[in-house]
Amino acid sequence: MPEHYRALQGFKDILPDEQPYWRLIEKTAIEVTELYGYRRIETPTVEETSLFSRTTGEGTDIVDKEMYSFNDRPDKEGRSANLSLRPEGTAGVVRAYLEHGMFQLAQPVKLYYLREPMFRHDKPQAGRVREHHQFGCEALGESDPAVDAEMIGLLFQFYISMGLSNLHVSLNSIGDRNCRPQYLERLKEYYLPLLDTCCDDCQVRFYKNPLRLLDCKEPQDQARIAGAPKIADYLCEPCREHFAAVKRYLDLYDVPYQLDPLLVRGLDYYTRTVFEVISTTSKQALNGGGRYDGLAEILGGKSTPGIGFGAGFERISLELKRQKVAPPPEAGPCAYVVYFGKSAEMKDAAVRIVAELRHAAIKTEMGYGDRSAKSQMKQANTSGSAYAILIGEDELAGGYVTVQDLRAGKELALEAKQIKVQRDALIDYLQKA
RNA sequence: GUGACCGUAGCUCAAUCGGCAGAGCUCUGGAUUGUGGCUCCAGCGGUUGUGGGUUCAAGCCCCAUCGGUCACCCCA
Repeated sequence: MPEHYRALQGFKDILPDEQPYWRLIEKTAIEVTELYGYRRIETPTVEETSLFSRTTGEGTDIVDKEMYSFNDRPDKEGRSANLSLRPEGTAGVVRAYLEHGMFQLAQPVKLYYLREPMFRHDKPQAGRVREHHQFGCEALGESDPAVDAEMIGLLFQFYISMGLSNLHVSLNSIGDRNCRPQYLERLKEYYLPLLDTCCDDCQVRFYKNPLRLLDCKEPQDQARIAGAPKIADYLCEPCREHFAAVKRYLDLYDVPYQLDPLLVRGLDYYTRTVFEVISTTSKQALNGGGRYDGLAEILGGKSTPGIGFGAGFERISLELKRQKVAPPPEAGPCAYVVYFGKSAEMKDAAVRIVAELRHAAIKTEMGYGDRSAKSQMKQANTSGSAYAILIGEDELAGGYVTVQDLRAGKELALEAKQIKVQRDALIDYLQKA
C-alpha cells in the first residue's frame, strides 16, 4: 500500500482555481447549443466493449491499445460481459438514439453532451490526459448538408463567444462507401512503387489504413503526399454535391474555413464531411468531428445519417489560458461576520446572523475557531467580502451590528466607513447596498 | 509503445568543489485585552520521489524504479 496516495497517471484533479475556466466553457456551450436547438443528453460512462470496437473500429489505436476494459462480475449463469470506460461519446449517443426509438421523433434529433468524462490509456502530455472531458454535439437522422454547416457554425460561434481567436476550421470530405474504396485503390497504386522509400510508419499504414498515409509528418514523405491523388478528385457525384453545399452554407454562416485535403481523421466510422478546429498558435486540434452515415446500421439500427463532434475541455481550457482569456471571476462574499469575544452568547449571535443572511440569499462567510478580532478582519479582507458585519459586547447589548465597508480604503477613519444597523434591518441594508 | 529533460516544504525556488537542508509566498499567532490591505517578529511545515551503490561524508556522483513535463505515435 502506498504511503501517500496520488491521483493515477493521467488522471487529474480539477481544482477550484481551474473551475472558472470550465464554468465559462460550460456556460457558453449551453447557451450556444441551445440557441441552435440542441438538447442535452447524458449517457453512461461504461458500455459494452463491443459498442466501441464495432464503431470506432478494430485496428484503430483507440480500440486496440487505449481502452480501459474489464470483465463485469459474472451473472447467475456465470457469464460476464466485457465492459469499457467509454473512449469517445458518439457511440453511446447513437446507441441511446436507437434504444429509445428517437427515430420516431421529428428528424434530425439534435443532442449535446457536456463535461462528460472519456478514458484513453495514452501517455499524458500537453492537452492530453487519460481521463479527459468532452463537450460534443450529435445530429441524427438527417443528411442535409445544412446540418453539417450548422454544426460547424455552432462550434465556431462557441469559440468566438468565449473570446478565443486565432482559430481555423479545417474541412475535408472523405467520401462514402461508394467512392472511398475506389480512391483508396488509386492511392495505393500511387504509393506502391514508392513504398520502399517511405518511412517505417507509412509501410504499416499502407496495409492497415492507407488513408492515414496522408497524415504522415515525416519530412521525407511530404513530397510524396503532395503528389498523391486527392480524394476531392475522386468523390462520387452525391458526395461531391453534398460537400459543395456544405461549403456554400458555411459561407452563409460566415464561418472561415480552410480546405485540407489531408484531413482524414482516425475513427473508422466517418463518412463525407470531416472537420477540426485548430489553434493557430499551438497547432493542436481543440475538437474533431465528422459525418457518420453508416454508424447506426453497424449497431443494428436502420440506416440513419448522423454527424457530430467532440471537443476537449482540457484543450479548450489550455487555449483560453494561452490566449489570456480571463473567465468571469468567482463572486466574493457580500458579508463577513466578525465576532469579538469568546462567550457562547456572542458566537450564537454571530451564527444566527450568518444563518439569517444566507437564508435571505446573501453570500456570507464568518470567522471560525474563535480567532482574534484582527485575524478575523484579515480573513474578511482576503475573502473579498464587500462588508464586515461586526458584533461585540456593545452591539449585542444594543441590538444592532456595525457594518464596515471593506472596499473603502484603510486610510479612511473607522467612523467614515462604519455604520450601525439594527439587527432586523440588516438584510434590507445589505440588499440595497 | 518510443525518446528527451526534470524530481528539495502546500506553491515558486536556493544550497559554491560532494561538507550542518535554506528563503520567499501561503497558513497560524503576535507587535495597546474589540478592528482589514503596508511593515516587522515568531511559529507550523522535509526520510531532498522511492530503493540500492560509491564515499570519511551524497540533495549533488552511479544504477534501478516510480512520478512529472515535453515531443513522437495517436487523438479531444
